[in-house]
Amino acid sequence: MTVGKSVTMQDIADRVGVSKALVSMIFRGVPGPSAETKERVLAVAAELDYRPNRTAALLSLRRTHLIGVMTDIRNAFHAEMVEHMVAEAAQVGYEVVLGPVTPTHAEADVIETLLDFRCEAVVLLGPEASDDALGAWGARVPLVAVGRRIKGVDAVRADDSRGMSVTVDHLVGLGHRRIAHLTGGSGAIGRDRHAGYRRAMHRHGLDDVIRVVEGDFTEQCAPSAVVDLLADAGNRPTAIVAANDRSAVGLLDALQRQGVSVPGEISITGYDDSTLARMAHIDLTTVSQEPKEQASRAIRAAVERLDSGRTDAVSSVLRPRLVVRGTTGPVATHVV
Amino acid sequence: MTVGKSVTMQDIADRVGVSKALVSMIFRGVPGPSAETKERVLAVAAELDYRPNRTAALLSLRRTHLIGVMTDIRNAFHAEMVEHMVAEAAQVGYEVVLGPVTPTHAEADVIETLLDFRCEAVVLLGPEASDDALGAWGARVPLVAVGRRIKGVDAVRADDSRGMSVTVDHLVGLGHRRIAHLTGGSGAIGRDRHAGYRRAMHRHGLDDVIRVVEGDFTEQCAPSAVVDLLADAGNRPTAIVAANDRSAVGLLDALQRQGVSVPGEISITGYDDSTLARMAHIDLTTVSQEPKEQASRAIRAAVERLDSGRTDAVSSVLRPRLVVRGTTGPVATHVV
DNA sequence: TTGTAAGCGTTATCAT
DNA sequence: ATGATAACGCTTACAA
Repeated sequence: MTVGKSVTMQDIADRVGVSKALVSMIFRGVPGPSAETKERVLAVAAELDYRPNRTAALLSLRRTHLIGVMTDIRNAFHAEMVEHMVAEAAQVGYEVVLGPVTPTHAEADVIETLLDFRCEAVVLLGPEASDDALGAWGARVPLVAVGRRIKGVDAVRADDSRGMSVTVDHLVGLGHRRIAHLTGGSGAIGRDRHAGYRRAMHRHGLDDVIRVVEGDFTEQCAPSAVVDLLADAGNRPTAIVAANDRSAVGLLDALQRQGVSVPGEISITGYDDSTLARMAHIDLTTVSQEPKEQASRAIRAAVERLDSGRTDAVSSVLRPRLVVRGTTGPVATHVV
Repeated sequence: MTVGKSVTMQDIADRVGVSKALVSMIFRGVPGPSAETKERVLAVAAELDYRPNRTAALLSLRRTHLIGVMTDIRNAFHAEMVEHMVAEAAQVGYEVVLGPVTPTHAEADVIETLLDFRCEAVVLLGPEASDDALGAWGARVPLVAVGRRIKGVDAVRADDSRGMSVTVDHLVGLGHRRIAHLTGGSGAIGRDRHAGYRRAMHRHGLDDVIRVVEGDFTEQCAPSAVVDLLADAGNRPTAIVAANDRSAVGLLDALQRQGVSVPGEISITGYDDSTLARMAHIDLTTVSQEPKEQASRAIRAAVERLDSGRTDAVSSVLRPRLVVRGTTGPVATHVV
């Protein structure tokens, strides 16, 4: 199909009997044109179903007011942030173009595509590229990395270590001492959370009851972890801090199968405040990474570079928020 | 920030000492230019970090090869389809532009934006606009509606009624007769699935054991449904067909609390083959809506209109696929 | 094989 | 208040 020739400013101008410059002014709302011509132009435009050609406008403007957002579209947490970014960008006069990372479109491809669309800045959600690669991109275009520790480019993330700390604090406040940790593997995020756990335990003088079992961010790792943790009946943890919601849900299930009550005998916490955690029958105590705030800071960081000429990299580390739900409770008083 | 002047074909042409027309040909890979100039041009382009200005190219071409996809980014099922659409579109020489529906950007706004980007066709994932509104859009631009029954515009969806049928068939094959249905409310989808259940029961001559309890697509509705269904001990269903995975998971949980074993005493099925259903400890028998196939058909429908000049509306109704997992089993032999 | 020049639909400057 | 006219960066006949 040949895409139909669309109505242009010239068409309107001809029809009304004015110049297209005038039509342009009217559509951009600049003062000048008389109320009467304005009215006639608008009328004809409506009649012809005219829609301004953004492509042409941008070509001439050399500005696009586009912010590219690279995201793993399958990631619910990303989705939540994207939603807020769209709103935030609109408020400050920008529009978001999504660049979905998929099995067929790697990170580098996506960034290239975003740049092809003439995005003036790019926001990368959970980028996995190397620090060097990101630095190189950052030299070419205003770049904001979200959810990851990195220097030299703008960064926005939640403080995972601190998130784990407040979780442990919460449990200690409930009287728990034997608090175990189910890890999230050896990636950057898993490591940060693990470190946060250890630091918090240390701060409470609980070094001697630190207990760590290896996990992988999925529910699959939970059953064996539970077997491991419950093995020595006299030395059971009274609480388990999982590295994320998904593995926490796995724990919930495994414990239930073992007939261990939550939070009666063991308290459980997750991380992410995902949809899963909010489900009524799961009702998991977890940590929110403040997706809305991260989204708005990321957009603001990009816009600052674009509109206010900021050139030094800023790093925004958000304080995560503990969301107390039903899987944590006071430690059983009659512990052996 | 003034966006830096970028390097253009003219820059390359000047530097190499040729015309920009030649540079253009080289970048489009059209035959003509000599191998030698090609090489020089490419070298200079690389050196200058030249990137073709798609905006300018499109302006002159009057084709964009862009397909707009409107989606609820929070919907995991949409996300899965989008992923496949991106790949499918790339294969046939198109690119996907995502238009996320959010609280601040309604369906109509999103479609407008997509059109502003000069998308040549739009694919609407789960549109909620009226049939008339969709028809009107369809008259302006090639339009494919996904996941919804509609006439007059291209449509792609899975046959919900049939999906329920195969589910019931599966259960009947396992010896079940008292098969109940937990509905998904009174929307179009919930109604289709409900109808499919009734039809299948009828086909098996099980009209007299049809039993329907009202649900709402969330896990919240499950507990009361379970109370209701188990009330009369002598007349319990041996299987419950839920309208979607989420409410099925609610059933699983409620039954477990009641000490009813699944699938030992009661079999449970969901619908959607969501991530939830695939979780190891849930392992829910469910129905896949074939997201990949829907995605590819939707893109193909759009491209047919664009490239092959098809003008009559086509409707593609996919056969859903039963995914048997661990929550369904043979009916207990010692039923009262 | 290579160059020239006329668009494409805007915006913006400078006249009128 | 309105109109010419020159960009913007590319594609594409048509010419050389």
